[in-house]
Amino acid sequence: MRSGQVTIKDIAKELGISASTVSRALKDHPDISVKTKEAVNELAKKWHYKPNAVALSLRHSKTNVIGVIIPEIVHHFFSSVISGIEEVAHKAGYNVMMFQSNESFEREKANVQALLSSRVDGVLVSMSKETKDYSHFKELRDNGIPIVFFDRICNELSCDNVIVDDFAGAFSAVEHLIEIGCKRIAHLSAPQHMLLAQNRQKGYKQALLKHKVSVDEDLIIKCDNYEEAIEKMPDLLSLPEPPDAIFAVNELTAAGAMLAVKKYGYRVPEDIAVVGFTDGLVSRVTDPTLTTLEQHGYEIGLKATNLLLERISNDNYEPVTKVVKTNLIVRGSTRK
Amino acid sequence: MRSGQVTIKDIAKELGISASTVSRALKDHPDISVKTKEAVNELAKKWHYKPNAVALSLRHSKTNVIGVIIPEIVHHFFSSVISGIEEVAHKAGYNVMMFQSNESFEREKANVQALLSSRVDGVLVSMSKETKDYSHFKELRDNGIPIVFFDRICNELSCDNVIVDDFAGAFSAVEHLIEIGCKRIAHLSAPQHMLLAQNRQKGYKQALLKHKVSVDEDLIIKCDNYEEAIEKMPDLLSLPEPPDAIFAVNELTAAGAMLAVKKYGYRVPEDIAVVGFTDGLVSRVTDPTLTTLEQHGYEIGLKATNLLLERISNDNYEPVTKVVKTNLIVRGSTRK
DNA sequence: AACGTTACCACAAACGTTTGAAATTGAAAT
DNA sequence: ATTTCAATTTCAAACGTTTGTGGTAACGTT
Repeated sequence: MRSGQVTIKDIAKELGISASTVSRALKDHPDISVKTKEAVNELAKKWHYKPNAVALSLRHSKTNVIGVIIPEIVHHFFSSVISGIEEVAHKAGYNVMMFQSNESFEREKANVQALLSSRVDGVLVSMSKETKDYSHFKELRDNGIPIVFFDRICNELSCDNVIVDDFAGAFSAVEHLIEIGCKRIAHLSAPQHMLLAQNRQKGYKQALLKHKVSVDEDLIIKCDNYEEAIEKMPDLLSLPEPPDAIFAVNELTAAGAMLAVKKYGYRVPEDIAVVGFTDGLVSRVTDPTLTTLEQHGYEIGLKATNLLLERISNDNYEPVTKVVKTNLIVRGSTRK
Repeated sequence: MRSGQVTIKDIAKELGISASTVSRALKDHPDISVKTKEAVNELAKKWHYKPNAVALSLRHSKTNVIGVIIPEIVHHFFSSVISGIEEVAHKAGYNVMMFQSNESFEREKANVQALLSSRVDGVLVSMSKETKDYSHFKELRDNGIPIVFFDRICNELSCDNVIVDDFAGAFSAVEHLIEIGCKRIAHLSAPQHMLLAQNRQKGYKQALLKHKVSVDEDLIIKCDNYEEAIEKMPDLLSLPEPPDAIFAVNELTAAGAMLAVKKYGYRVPEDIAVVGFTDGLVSRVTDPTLTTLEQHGYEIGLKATNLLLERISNDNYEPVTKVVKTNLIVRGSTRK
């Protein structure tokens, strides 16, 4: 019995023909006689021959693998994106290699090294929160490996990008809060070196400006996860003039904030209204349910992967940035 | 300039030595002179040489890649598992190739074919709900590719498994409900061809039996997701003797059931108590918060991957089944 | 009988790396 | 001057596949 999986050589030896003939027979090449083809195909089927992707990769200098680096897969947004990526990739015959940075710069660099070694055909990246140096991504590009950034993008590298319209989303969320009568709207924000966070904050401020609500810097704090929200909300609530609304940079932060608000004896939305960014399951099961900006993770995954596949097959066009529109889903937390 | 990434050949040519010398120099082989080693290492560093993993895989018949097939990555449980898998795999120098079955048998089969072609060193699987035929997994094994099942395991194939203690978990959940005074406990269950569903149902029945509560088959319905819960709960609630507690096979189903219960005018937990299986974010943000059985996804990922790596390096021991204990987290939905 | 076609197939090189074996050095020992 | 030996290096094959080129047999055409 053979060891390992069946190869073309095994088939060739069994039939007393050359490997190249087997190869061509399997590809229905016109040079090969019908009789030989039949014999080859029959045996290939009988022995469950599967082409060795590794050998093919080496031969063609193409792995048909795309790499994905995301901060943390356990977030609903990122797992939705992966789902979209997987969908498009497999339909196009690509496999997906998954890496988490866990929000660590060092780990992100290590991931890139692994991708370089693996000779992936392209890479999809959402950067870690720590990342401020982009040389590892530059190295990928210098080696001819295309990158598409999504959500947490990098605008110093002229790559393709897929993002949600952070500015417009934030703007519409805050405008919505103003329209239902809120005057002192707090913003729980992510670190400002992240483009995404900048744009959301800009949208927030712009909406205030448009409606002639003054910007109070005390109402803008860095706070971008559940635990931090629970921890920091008391400070906000014990201000001389506490906020009457909260716009959080993501869903879990919003949920945490809402919890803290309720614990403090305020009612949501009557006393304090809450809006979050990001779509997930959480918004639908909180009490009250949470008004959020849908972030369309799955769609982002689809678009990013399509962009990458195009870029892999043809690299002579200018970088593209695709913007996916967010839409505000009004739920209980802002329905007064 | 060279096209593509730097190879050993490029270095050899530049230094006027042979490829084999370069290879040995990079590995600090004693046959190679210090002078040569220095020259090679210097140039390798300067040119950012990265070993070509594809060539290595072909040479060694080992890819250092493990495949993962899960039903749907967007579920918190599965993404936690992946996170654990990724952790162990990358520490051990393995890369992770990700596949979703989307609960489709056909897709699962296609995934297995892709894994066979990719010559992965091992596979981690949680089966789709549709899967009742295991020949595709058998084919993997026949080709010497070890499989470790987790959560949705397959007991017809004598592979390594990692599961939570579904029986004991369900038992303790139902016992908890009985202890707080519930008499008519409904069970929202998954399809019974799944071992996991069988064991949870057995635990449910056993707990009733122990406490001399009679089993009413009308209170056991197939219902294992959010939408289905919303849809089917009214039937349960309009029974002549409606339930006073619900034990759901997973978290989202429990959340959906709770929503339906509240909509029907019952109070949770006073009129109807609710317990769910699976740990996730959802349980912490519902109102009331949800009593659940922690499922330790991350830990399952760690254990399953460790098992797989052992199995890859040494295949001469009997299949192992590791059981991860669940623990009941009592929250508002059962705190009368 | 000589030639040209056609149909079919095998050979060999290549992708990048490793590795056993053989070859080449130079120096020391006889 | 020849041999011996160790140190260092090259050669060649292999992993599984593809693919350009070349070869051979059988046939028909002049």
